[in-house]
Amino acid sequence: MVEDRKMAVLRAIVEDYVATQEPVGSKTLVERHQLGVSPATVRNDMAALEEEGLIAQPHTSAGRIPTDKGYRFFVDRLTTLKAMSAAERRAISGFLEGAHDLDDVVQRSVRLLAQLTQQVAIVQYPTLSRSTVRHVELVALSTTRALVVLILSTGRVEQRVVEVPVELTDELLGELRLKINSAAAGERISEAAAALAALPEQAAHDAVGTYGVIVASLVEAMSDHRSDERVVVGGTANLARFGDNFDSAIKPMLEALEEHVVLLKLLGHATSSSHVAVRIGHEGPIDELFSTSVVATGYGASDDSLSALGVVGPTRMDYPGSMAAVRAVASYVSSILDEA
Amino acid sequence: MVEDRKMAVLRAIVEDYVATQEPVGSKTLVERHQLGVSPATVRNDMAALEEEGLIAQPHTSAGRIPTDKGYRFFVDRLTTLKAMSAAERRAISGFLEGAHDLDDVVQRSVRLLAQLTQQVAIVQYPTLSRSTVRHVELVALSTTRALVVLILSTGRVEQRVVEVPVELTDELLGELRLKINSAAAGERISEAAAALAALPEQAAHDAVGTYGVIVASLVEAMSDHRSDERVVVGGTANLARFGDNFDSAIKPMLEALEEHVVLLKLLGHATSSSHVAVRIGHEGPIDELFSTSVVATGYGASDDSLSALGVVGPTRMDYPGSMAAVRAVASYVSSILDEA
DNA sequence: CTTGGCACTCGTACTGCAGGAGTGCCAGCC
DNA sequence: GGCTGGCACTCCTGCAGTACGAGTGCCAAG
Repeated sequence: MVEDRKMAVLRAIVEDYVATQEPVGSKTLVERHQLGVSPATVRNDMAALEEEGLIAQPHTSAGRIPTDKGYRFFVDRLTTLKAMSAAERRAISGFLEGAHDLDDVVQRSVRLLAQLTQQVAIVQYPTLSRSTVRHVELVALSTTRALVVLILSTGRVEQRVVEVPVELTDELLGELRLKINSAAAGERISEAAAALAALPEQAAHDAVGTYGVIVASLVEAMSDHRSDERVVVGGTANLARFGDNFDSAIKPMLEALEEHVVLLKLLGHATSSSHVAVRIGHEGPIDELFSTSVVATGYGASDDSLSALGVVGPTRMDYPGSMAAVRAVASYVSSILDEA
Repeated sequence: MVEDRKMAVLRAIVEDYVATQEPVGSKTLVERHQLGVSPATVRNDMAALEEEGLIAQPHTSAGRIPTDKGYRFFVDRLTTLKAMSAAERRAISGFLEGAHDLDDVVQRSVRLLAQLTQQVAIVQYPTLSRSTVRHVELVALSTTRALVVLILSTGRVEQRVVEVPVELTDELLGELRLKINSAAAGERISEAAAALAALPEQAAHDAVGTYGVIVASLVEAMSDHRSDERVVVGGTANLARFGDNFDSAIKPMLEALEEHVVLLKLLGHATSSSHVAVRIGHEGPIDELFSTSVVATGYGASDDSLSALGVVGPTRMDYPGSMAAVRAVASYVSSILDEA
């Protein structure tokens, strides 16, 4: 009983503090929530909660605010996430289905996520490493330059311009295209790269140099994990919600948003697309962002092609709402990628 | 003489204020610059400058700060831009030449510009409208789906997946590819779109439906000016330099940075690649950004394929330095695009 | 036209004080 | 044993008053 009420008090404190952004005292607490007990009782519970390190008071004569540990308790005790309303669901799927492009899907996802949560949204591009080669196209730009286009199953396109050592003819290009595609199409990029690397030797008699440079650029494009590391950010204007502590919260956040590598670290290695991970304050990998929480999850066409997306906000944020939004967007994006 | 000294005073005020970010008084002014006159004389000049609306004082007993009009005078009177040092030039070209991709060029440009100026950099993607069609590629994904790839002279690649009404064969695709390329390759996209739209009728006898949907998607991709409107932003962390007026300066800026359309408006229609345009405070198109200046210029492979790039910062910014950096980056990017 | 002097303004920083929110603790009650 | 009302205590916030100093404008003299 007592433990139950203490948890109710913690929960009430979190909710009030998130809503008002001000330390909450015992009196206002009993007024706003139907706890059925007097302020004095709540005070006792508060003292106990403070003892356990779940809440703290900024100064002696102020109300309490949750600590990181308090938020953690709160989040862990969440059983049911706020469900999205039917209208919200329709809006989400409608908005995402309008996309006709991988870039577009990603762009719309960030925007959507930022709008739903009123926070900064981060979406990692679908990972490349597990995807397969759909087609390789070669186009002559001039007599000695060729455009190499690599089309992947995820819809991603990589392109390179290469300088070739011999004159390009249509036959030569056609032959190369055929050989390369029969070796690479349908393979995972890692295997495709290996298969291609083996090719030049087989065809050592004719335009070795040409083969060589084209294959080299393809292999390079395939192993180039820049695309894995691409991350899109949206809703930075919502940083305004961080409050007025510019130097301690907003500035480090802006710096982090500049560095894609840092963002990827923030999102963390997505473990599964069914689980929404929450990192509160110091739990995160970046010390400067000690007053920042991350709500993230994996997404992807199939379970083994995982990327991550999520939102970043002040520790004082609406966890249930954010978690629900992140989960919903992830599942819709996954299904859309599945279709494509 | 007197006019000359007044201008020297204005200039000194601008430079000091930009450097210190504090209203500058007559005494400190004569100390820091060799004006050869007494503070009292400077005060007289200041009174005159204030009369002309070039400087103002925040409160009665404070020093002076330049007004927008004052900055305008200062900028207009700049004859020689701060030249880039040899080392800087090498760094710029070295950094940009490492790029192997249109995306990469743009990315690197923003980063570079942000770093050079310590401000927020904005780069518009090379415009599509003036570019020509280099090649159109068709790839069968399944028996009834095709990938349409449009490759433009700027190196930009647009792709669409289309559902076709008949079974795709290699011959059919080959035929279509040939026809489409002979009609479109080398043309400007506007003309290519027109030429393609005329095609289906000529070939009314065979797979009309297929022709139709493919051409439709191409025309759509060509007229889709999203790519024109793509803008990349970098150096948002430098917003910290805006000072502490979060609500009045940083928040509206963050909001503007979210909206690409707004950013394009900010950059303005680039008129020429040789001229660096400066918009100071209220001169800009967005009222909320009244304390923000824009330094922008056009760039592009040839003079008729202009895009824009620039930096955005507080009105109190280092105009000579920013202008020099913007000009330098624009010229290097132009030359790199020319090569490609 | 320049300069030194002087009175004046006004923002900033500091101090002291009243008010109030919130707490902790204790004694009594169910 | 747990809940409640009461009460003393802490300490933050806001406000008024004051001293200080930077900077100005103006004037009279060089």
